[in-house]
Amino acid sequence: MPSAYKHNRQELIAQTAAAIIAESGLERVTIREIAAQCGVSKGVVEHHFADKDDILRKTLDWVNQRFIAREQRLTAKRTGLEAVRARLRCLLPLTTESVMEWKVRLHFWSFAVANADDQIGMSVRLAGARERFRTDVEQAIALGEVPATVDPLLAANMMLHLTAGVACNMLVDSSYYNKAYRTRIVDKTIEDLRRGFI
Amino acid sequence: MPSAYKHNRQELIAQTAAAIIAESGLERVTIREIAAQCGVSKGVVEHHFADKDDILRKTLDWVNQRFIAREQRLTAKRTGLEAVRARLRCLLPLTTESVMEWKVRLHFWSFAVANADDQIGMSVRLAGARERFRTDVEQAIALGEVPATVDPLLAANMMLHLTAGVACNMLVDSSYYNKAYRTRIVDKTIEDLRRGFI
Amino acid sequence: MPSAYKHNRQELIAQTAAAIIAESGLERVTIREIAAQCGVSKGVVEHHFADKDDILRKTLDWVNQRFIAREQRLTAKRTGLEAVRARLRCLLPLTTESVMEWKVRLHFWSFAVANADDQIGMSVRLAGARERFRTDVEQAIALGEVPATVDPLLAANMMLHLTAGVACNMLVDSSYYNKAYRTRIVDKTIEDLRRGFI
Amino acid sequence: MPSAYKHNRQELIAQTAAAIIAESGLERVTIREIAAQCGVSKGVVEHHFADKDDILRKTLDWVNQRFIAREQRLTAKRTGLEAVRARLRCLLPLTTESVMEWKVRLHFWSFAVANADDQIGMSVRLAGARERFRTDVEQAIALGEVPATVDPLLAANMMLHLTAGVACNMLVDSSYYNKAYRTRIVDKTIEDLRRGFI
DNA sequence: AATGAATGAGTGTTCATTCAT
DNA sequence: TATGAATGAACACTCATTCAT
Repeated sequence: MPSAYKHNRQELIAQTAAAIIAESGLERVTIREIAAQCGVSKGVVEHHFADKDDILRKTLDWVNQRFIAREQRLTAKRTGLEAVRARLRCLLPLTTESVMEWKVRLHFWSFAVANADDQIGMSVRLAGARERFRTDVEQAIALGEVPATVDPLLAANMMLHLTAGVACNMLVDSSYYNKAYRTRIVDKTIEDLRRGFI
Repeated sequence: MPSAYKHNRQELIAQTAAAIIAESGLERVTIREIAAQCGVSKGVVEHHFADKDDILRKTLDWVNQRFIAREQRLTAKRTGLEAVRARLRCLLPLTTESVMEWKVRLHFWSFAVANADDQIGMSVRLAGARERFRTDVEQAIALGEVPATVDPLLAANMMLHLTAGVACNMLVDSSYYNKAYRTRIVDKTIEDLRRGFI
Repeated sequence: MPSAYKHNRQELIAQTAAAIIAESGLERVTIREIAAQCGVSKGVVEHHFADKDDILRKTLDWVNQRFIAREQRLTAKRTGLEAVRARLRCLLPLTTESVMEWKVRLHFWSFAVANADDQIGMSVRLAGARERFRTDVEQAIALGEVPATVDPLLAANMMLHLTAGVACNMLVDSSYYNKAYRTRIVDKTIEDLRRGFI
Repeated sequence: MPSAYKHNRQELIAQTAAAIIAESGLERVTIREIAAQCGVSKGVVEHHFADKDDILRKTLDWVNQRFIAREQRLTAKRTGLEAVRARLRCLLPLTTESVMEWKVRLHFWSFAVANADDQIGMSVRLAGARERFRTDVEQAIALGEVPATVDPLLAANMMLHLTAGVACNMLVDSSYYNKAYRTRIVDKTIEDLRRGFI
């Protein structure tokens, strides 16, 4: 089935590109390197993508779609505070996969800063995450898990700041902000929400 | 006086490089471009720096030293919560200068992720900021401004996460996380500290 | 009928290639572009032609055969000066089709200069046109339309020079050497012949 | 003297490029080839020219300026029909140098056809040549060398057509339109002018 | 100290061509 | 017969770096 074949090829290339971007950054990833690590020739990569920008865009899409799929899977059967907890556990860099995602995200943020028009849709993705957190918090308030004094939108934004900040700090000093630290952050945040501290 | 002259030259070049890096990123800054914007020849830039890495390293140093000088100036006569407030106001991207610094910082974080050995001393800088926040909070507790139940180190880390997170989010969507929003974050954080919410 | 089908396919491709060559030149025409404008896949084009050189050669043939067919049709019932006039009107770039032909011709002349062995048979085509003009002039002399002092071969060559020169100049400045100008050239040439000026 | 040095370098490169273009065409000339034939590295060529288009443009300029200098030198002390003769002898491909020029000219005409905006100023050059011929003919009429019935502008255009046509035809079949033939064309044209045949 | 000429490695990109399905 | 995936050579171009003046 050619379309599936093509799809698989594109996905394989995007996956490989994501790994290289995570470790080497957006500027150092080359089509030659992607092709080599995929075990194919340089032309194959260009055959399946319009140009390098297309590779980068689709790689970012692939990373984010994989993240969103995981987030949906992990929060599907949860509501209120448990959904917040699951979402935080999914978003905070607690697994190798999530760390990789945050590296990619950081590289693309850096890219977005240097290309101010945000062609890669970063702000839309951020807004999506914000809305999902907000819905969780509203539910938690409705369920009586969180005091009604908490502003769901503010709480959602604080969690966006927290996760981004923890991830960035951890990428700078991963031994200090180790996995135990990051796990504790989840519990603290849930507890803060429960006590209306946010 | 040649050494002062040379020093001024170096600083001028670093300043120019910082501006270019902030807007275009680490990879797109070229020696040619720096020289052109400084109004000097390409050779002059190379004469004052060992190589391009040296330019980048010293540019980062220049940006951070300027930040630290400003932070010291603004917190010099303050103690406790007022020092925390001043430090937050200095660190959060509230001015054009601070926004530029955060852009540079983000580019270098991205660089540090791709060069895991942290030759540019990012973790040391982060530890410094953490210690300064911690000292402030300890003082605030001693002054009775903040409840003794607050853990100064945890509070310091939370402020690092918050400032990094707000800065990153703001660089992605500067109209949503506008200046009013960022200013409110300072007040909220001080209030949270006062109530022992952190 | 497969052979007719194939023949039509080849002709369609040659026609498309001619249009692209006229507008973009020999080097910029690509198999991909030809295939896309024909609405077929890249492989189809390569299936009907040995390689790109084969496409170019057969495209030139197609253009010239179409020209010769038109020339024969327009001169079939004419003799002497009237045949010369019809031939000139057919050869000079007076119609869109003829302008396209001259563009193609110019591109192939340029190609022939860079490939001195003249594999594409340019000199043979030129000799053919020369002979047809010469025969016309001989007839015109025999009919008494043109003074016997005129050298038919020289006259034929002068008309080759004139048509090539007008076409080249017109392709460089089509607003100066506009259609009215080109039409006048026909009348002037016929009149010159009649007066024995060539 | 650096500017003279640089000028010489540019001129050397343009001269080399002209030779390659004459023999191989505009599309087949590469920066690598130019550098190799100049005995310098690839970067040198790019150091002295903005990009490949700049090389081509300046090469065309160099060829035309050399032609115009030669034309001025050869017609400087002549007036009327003698000036026309000198100009024709200079323009028609009678020497190796002139043949090279016509090859380059043909390649650039082909290029201009495929880039219809005439950025390379072909029409301006053509107009210049036309004016120079016209002035000569007007002078010849004033001197009584040419009948007043001759239209100087038409005569000038006819000579442009003739030289372009002879050059193009000669480039297609240089053995038929050999040097003796081309020389005879000069005499015939002068004689035609004298008799008022143009 | 300052200039800019020279070098060459590395990049994205285009494309004819081959070949498996 | 037709498709398009795969290949690799060739290209213009960018750039840090070296070096002669």
